[in-house]
Amino acid sequence: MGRWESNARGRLEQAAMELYLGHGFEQTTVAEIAERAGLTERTFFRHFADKREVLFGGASLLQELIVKTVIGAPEAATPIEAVTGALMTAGTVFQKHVKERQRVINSNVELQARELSKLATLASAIEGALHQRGVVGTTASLTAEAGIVVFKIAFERWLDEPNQREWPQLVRAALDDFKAVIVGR
Amino acid sequence: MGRWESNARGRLEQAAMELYLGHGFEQTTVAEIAERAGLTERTFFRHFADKREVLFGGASLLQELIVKTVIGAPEAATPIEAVTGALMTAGTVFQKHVKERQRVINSNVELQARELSKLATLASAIEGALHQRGVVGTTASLTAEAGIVVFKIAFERWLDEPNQREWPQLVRAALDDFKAVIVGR
DNA sequence: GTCTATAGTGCGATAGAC
DNA sequence: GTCTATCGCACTATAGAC
Repeated sequence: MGRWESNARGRLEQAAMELYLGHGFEQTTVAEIAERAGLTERTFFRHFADKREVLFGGASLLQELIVKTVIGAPEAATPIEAVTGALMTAGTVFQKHVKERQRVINSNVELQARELSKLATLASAIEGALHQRGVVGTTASLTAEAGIVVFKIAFERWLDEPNQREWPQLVRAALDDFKAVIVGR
Repeated sequence: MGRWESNARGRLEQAAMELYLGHGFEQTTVAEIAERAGLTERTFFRHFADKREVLFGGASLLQELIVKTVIGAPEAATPIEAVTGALMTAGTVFQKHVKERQRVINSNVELQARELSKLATLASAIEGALHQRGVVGTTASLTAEAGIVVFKIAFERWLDEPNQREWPQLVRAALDDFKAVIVGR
């Protein structure tokens, strides 16, 4: 454990969120975050590569779950079915403060870029999972890209119209709409 | 015009590319770029918001062309046809050093994030162009997202297998493959 | 065009867990 | 003793303010 109190990482995340929401992301300095968490700047950078990364701690959890579910999907499932099925399970790991987090991200282009970067990583991970299912050629990467778009659409709608539709239904609807659009309407 | 030589922006772009390719993006400082271009750091930042932005100068040109072509597409064209049609014309504005540029971008995650960010901006612009065509509801944004994926796939293949297929054919093939995948193989 | 704040790094010292 | 988390300090580069 740490030198004094435990869960330094959690405290840093908490402090950062509060300050980002209060003064805005750009106006918040790492020194402020560290101070509020009762730590030093140097310690902040031990836990997070940069100021932006604090907001993306849950991404790997989400990714792991999706990858596992893709791999474990029924053998009969087509690639796109396996992926969208996995996306439907992802709703279970959404955190409490998703909405506040998204407000912060949407306020800053660098953060938006980081978010897209994380989604690109997720796409690669899904592609790998599909390879493990025996999907060959470019089908894996194409399906993964399609999955990311479906996720983005469903997530956007989930934020806009909360609790009106359940997450799995939103994923299903996003896929259907996307299908309609790409076939040419 | 500058005080001595002209085309400061162009010289900065040139110098940056050479250094990014030589020492790597991260190892190159803005001071070095400015010096090589015979200018000061301050001048660099008057032309480019940051070190990354030098690599994305052509993006707005590409975007303008695509938007115009989407708006000017035949009335009978479906949204996805209008967009992919516009993407096909985009091949005409690809620069000489696309490949080197892409090598630099692929070597650095921040640059990759910036690239994704630019594509997201392009998606918004395409969405706006579709609205001008009278496309309503979520169809515009869904079609724009689909268009971006098609562009990404086609571009990736264009880099991998240069001159084997023409750009418009690559766009067409990417759309067809994408269609096949999303319908369920 | 200069001056300054902040992000982010490198390295050595120290405090505690085991 | 080893190992790891934290700190402190000095440093560079970026970016923005003046």
